[in-house]
Amino acid sequence: MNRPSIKEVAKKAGVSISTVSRVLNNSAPVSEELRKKVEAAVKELGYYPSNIAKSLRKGKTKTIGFILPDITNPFFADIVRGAEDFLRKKGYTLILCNSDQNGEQEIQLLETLISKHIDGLLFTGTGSFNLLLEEKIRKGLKVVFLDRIIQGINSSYVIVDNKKGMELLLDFLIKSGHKSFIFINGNKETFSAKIRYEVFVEKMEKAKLEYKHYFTNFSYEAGYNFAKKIRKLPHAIVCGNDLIAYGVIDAIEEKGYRVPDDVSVTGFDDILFSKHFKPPLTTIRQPKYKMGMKAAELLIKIIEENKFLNRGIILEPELIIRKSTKELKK
Amino acid sequence: MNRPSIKEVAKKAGVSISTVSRVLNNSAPVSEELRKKVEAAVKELGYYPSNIAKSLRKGKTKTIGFILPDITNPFFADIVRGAEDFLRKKGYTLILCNSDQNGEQEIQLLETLISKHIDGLLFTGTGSFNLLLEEKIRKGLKVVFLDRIIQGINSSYVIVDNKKGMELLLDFLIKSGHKSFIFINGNKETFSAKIRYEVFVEKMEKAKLEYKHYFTNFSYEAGYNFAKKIRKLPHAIVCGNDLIAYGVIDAIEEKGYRVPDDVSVTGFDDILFSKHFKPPLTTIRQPKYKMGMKAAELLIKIIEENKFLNRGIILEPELIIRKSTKELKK
DNA sequence: CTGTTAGCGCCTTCAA
DNA sequence: TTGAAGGCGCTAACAG
Repeated sequence: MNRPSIKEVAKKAGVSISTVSRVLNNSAPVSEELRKKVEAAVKELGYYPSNIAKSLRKGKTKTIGFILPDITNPFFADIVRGAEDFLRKKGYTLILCNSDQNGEQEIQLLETLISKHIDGLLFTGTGSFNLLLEEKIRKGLKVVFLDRIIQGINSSYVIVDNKKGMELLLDFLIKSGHKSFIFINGNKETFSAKIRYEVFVEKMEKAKLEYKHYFTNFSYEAGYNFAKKIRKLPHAIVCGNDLIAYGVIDAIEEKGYRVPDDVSVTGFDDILFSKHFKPPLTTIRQPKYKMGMKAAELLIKIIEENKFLNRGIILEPELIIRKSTKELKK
Repeated sequence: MNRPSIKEVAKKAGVSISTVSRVLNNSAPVSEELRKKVEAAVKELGYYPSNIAKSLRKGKTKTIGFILPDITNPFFADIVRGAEDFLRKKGYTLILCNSDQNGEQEIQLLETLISKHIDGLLFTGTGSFNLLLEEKIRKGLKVVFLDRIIQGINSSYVIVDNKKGMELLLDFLIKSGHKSFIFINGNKETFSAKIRYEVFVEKMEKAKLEYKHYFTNFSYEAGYNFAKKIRKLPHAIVCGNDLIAYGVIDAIEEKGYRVPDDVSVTGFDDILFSKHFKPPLTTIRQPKYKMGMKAAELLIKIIEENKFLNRGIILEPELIIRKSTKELKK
């Protein structure tokens, strides 16, 4: 595209380029007369300053990278939206990168983003340690981890209190009389899956309940396939996320059982559709939009105040009771 | 972040910066000896070339902007994914912008993107005419319209054959014996809503069927609220998209009717969840991922071959028959 | 095969 | 209040 440069504006206005720069950025006083001339020239030429020249000069791009597993997953879409809304307000722009939870991909994307001179990074990665990322953080790359923390890397993060979420859920289930459980969890390596697993086992042991636990992955298919193979139904099937729960419910109903009459099923996340699912899903709501927003806010703070505040923000989950669970007789 | 520049690499390797540039880009022969030195220096310093300096120099940023209504809508998430996958393979990067279908917002975003020197733009806007966009296109901005065309602007586009989709759907419904229809359509201004409306009326008139048509908007709530007010059920309720259909079905079932026994309901789009909805939704599948991919492909072609090929790609929709419609006795 | 240099568009001293 | 000039990091002539 044919773009006029500051030079052309200056020429048309009959002033120096510094004067143009000054009126554009209001960075120093300019006489009313010249200001008017410049403004006219800008308008006439349809001039837009080149952020990329500006970036080169200033060493800041006003651009944030976001590496996440998959934007197609409604859970992440909400988070991205929260981040983008905040960033835009602050004059930043978002570069989106899908990693498919692939560690090598993540590294490549990171390299690209660094080459693009991002001012900061929002990162929802695989849980596994990332050498390059760690090195870049040491060298001053500003990062906020989102939803997942990487062990061994010291940085800021925004997560939801998974422990509390799981406790809320299990307490509710236990209180309403469920005594045997199967937990169909998501990816083993995942930060949240691990925590949920721990809480689950702890609760079960403590209440001396019958339980089984399995790692699968966070998808409808995983839930469906797994549930197809269940022979004896427990009182409750706890799922690693809502998608798994959908799969489980469909599989169970295909086998001729009914939810929640024959078995209670719960999700985790509360994505958009869960309230429309049949039966509407009892689940733990994660404040997704807020998570994205808070992470962006924290990142910008770190960038603009140039502090190395390693802060963790832990958001509160919420128990959403709908129709996929029932009250059991004691 | 503290980044080494090409100068520092040159110094450490004991060569000139042009030599460094040459080995980095393989742009001219360099002796094995110097090459090795350079590579060692690059590695040692953890050097990444600055794409932004490169961009300034070359006048290309390898960056594509994408303005769309809302990433939170699964329909668009799939499209974005298709675009991003293709762009990444080609070495491009995607800047995502949510416009919420707001015309002024669109203009602002466009200005930002232009300032960021995007090489091209993917655009899914409101249907309404956009003066700034039109001017920029005239000045050489490369744009591919996606899913929606703006009347009066001459440019490339990728859309789905809405006319055909609607025909497929109505032919199926008519053939299976439905004789009275209500069409709960989406936003009036929208390109696809308009076309679907036209086809609908035409088909109805031609087959001399009883029908009503309403514009609402493309949301669950719109479908739900509207359906709540329906007094007399037709044979079929045709919806502007899947979300509307979900709302309609829920509202109708709350009123004590059954889908499809008392009324057939159809969607449009076939988003992720529609096959899991209960009843699974009969709908028209739009090849969303492919749409994003094709649009990106076309855009890159336009950019790299620097041709002004104004090409329209029209993708084929597909009728997906599931359980929300039934065969009526003639 | 290698090094020197101009300049992409902008901001920011510095001097006037 | 204004203008001239250097330089951000890089590539692409140009010269050797």
